[in-house]
Amino acid sequence: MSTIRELAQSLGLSITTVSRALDDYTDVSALTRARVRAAAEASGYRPNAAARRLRRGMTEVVTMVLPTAHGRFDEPLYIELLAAMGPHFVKAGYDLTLLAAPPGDEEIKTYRRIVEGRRADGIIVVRARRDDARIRYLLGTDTPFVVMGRSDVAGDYSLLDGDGTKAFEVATERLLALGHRRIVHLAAPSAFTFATLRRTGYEAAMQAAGLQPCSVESAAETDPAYAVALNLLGEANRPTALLCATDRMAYGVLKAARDLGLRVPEDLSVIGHDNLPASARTDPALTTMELPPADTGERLALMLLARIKTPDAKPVHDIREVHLIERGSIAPPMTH
Amino acid sequence: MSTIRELAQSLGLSITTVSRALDDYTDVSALTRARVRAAAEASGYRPNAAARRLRRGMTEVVTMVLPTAHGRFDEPLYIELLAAMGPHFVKAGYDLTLLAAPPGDEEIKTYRRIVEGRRADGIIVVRARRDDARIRYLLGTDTPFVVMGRSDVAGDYSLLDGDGTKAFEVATERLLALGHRRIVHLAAPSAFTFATLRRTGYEAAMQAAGLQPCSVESAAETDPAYAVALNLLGEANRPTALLCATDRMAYGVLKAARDLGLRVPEDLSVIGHDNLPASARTDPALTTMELPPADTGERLALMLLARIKTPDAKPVHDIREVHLIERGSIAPPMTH
DNA sequence: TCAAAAATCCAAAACGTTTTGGATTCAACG
DNA sequence: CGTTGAATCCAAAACGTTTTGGATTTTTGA
Repeated sequence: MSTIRELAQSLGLSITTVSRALDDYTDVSALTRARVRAAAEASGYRPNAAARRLRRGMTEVVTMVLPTAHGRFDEPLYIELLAAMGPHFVKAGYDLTLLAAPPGDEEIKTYRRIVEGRRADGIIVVRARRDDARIRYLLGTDTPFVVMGRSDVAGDYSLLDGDGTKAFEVATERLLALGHRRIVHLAAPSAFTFATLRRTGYEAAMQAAGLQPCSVESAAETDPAYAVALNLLGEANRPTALLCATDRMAYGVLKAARDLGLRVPEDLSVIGHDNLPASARTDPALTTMELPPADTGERLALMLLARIKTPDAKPVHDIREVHLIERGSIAPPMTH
Repeated sequence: MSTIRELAQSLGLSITTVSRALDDYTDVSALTRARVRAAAEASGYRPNAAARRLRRGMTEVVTMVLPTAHGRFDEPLYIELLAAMGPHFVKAGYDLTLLAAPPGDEEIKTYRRIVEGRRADGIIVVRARRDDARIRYLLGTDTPFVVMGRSDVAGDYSLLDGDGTKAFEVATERLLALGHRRIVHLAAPSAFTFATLRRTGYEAAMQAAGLQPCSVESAAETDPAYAVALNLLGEANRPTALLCATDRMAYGVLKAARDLGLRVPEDLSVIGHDNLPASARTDPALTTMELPPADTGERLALMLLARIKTPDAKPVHDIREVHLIERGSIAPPMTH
């Protein structure tokens, strides 16, 4: 329970001087600064966070709201992001608070609580949606924020996203290079921005190769993708490669292939996107794509800190390269 | 930017009365209370968190420190725990801050920062270790905390853990009921408390069945387990079932079986523990055990809130039932 | 009707910082 | 020597709440 007052008293100085010494003002002699520093260190003095926040009018807190659907929250990406962002926020003197809110009306209430209650100096919005009420709301306030993912909401804000278009172009080219011609894209619903972007990349690569693109839409989950894949792979002229918008969809495809007696990768090549932990354990291990979480988290943290520090600086759009992770689920097509 | 002063002025009341009205003191008439309530609602007034924390001497914050090793942080459990704890802390008016610290010297510094800087009213310690410096440190302070997992550190503190002994007893009995006799336990290093507990359960069940238990120790990772399993399964009188201390070890076993041409579950039954997301995707899907994260998170949150509210109440030890999740990796042994 | 008790309100202090706006000392300069 | 400027320091205000310790009014009880 040491306060700056006690520290000042023990040094025979005023609390003003102690405060300024600890804050590197030019206003205090090198000697006193050193004395104060040493005493602070020795006594383990740390400024009371609440007091400094009150006085400074800032919270030294940033918040991330997890969009938790009901039930299990199977989104390991976020914990990795958090782990990666952590050290950068600590270094900058910020605490990272975490809130969980299911998408819907409650969600905006959570954001209002943060903004109106001035509980954070900045917010990280993850899993952006096309028409994103959170972003619209935040644009109307003066709270700095950064967005992960892309949205149709217009306005000046910083965002970070993987270059899904480029990634799916590259993945398609990889399949083409292996000799595939009948490559079908299992697309996520176009309500998601990422779905359209990925689809665009796939179709561009196909057209560049003089081939007719074929995208089939499915809900972005394992079971719906399973059902769709069952149909697709049952056809006479079935595709030799299925490029899936997400890993979860790819799991459905793997299951459908197994159920139809098709071998992966000999009879069918499969690619996903996200690099979920489970993707390394499927049989065969899934070739997939990912935005490296460590880099992403770091970048996101620095972007938010920049927004907070200089709110008038122009927001940045950082579209980052997505890495292709080759595993056992792709191979040249068997000629037949 | 509305303060209690402005609110009071607009009502023609003192800030004292407004504050007390909002806080349900008996001290203010029902009429004024209602008036104040309505005005607060209408103007969107929220007390400044820093000011109230300073005055009240509490932070209204709880902290969880992620023990992130370097590299990818593949521990989806924690995000589920966080998601489950979130609503309970929000309801109680607490913010949950998250810190990441790699185990080692830095780790304790992170805890000191929280405790000495009075940055949290309570701490959640996860993944307890046998000789846990964090617990020893916290016991020397008056910061309330709860521990997930078990430790050898003596002292009065609340903890929550799965009943690994019981779980492994049940799992062993399940294998016995299927007809297995040569059941080997692939144990984690006894440096981990959970390893010893699980082993105890296995051995008890074997002995109760009149069988000689056989535990083989391995590092709790996929690759070491793979190497050990390769040996075990190469023997003439190889086990028909392998009960693994963790899912990750079970992955190694699955790989070893595949490499040796053994079919799972026909030639070998495999059970893991943790129910990692990947375990539902292995081929065959892994039978495993888990402490349901939603319940666990809720319980952990309530335990910590109780510690904070009544620090003198006796700490509780909550050893919870672990659920067996049967999937495709176990079956009756083939007689040969 | 008067005193005591209850009900309702409020001014001012306090929480621990940072910052404002000087005050003091000392060396440098003319 | 007096003045200026730099170098150090500090008292007091301020941040927005909650709480202390009454003050005032109204009701109750005799």
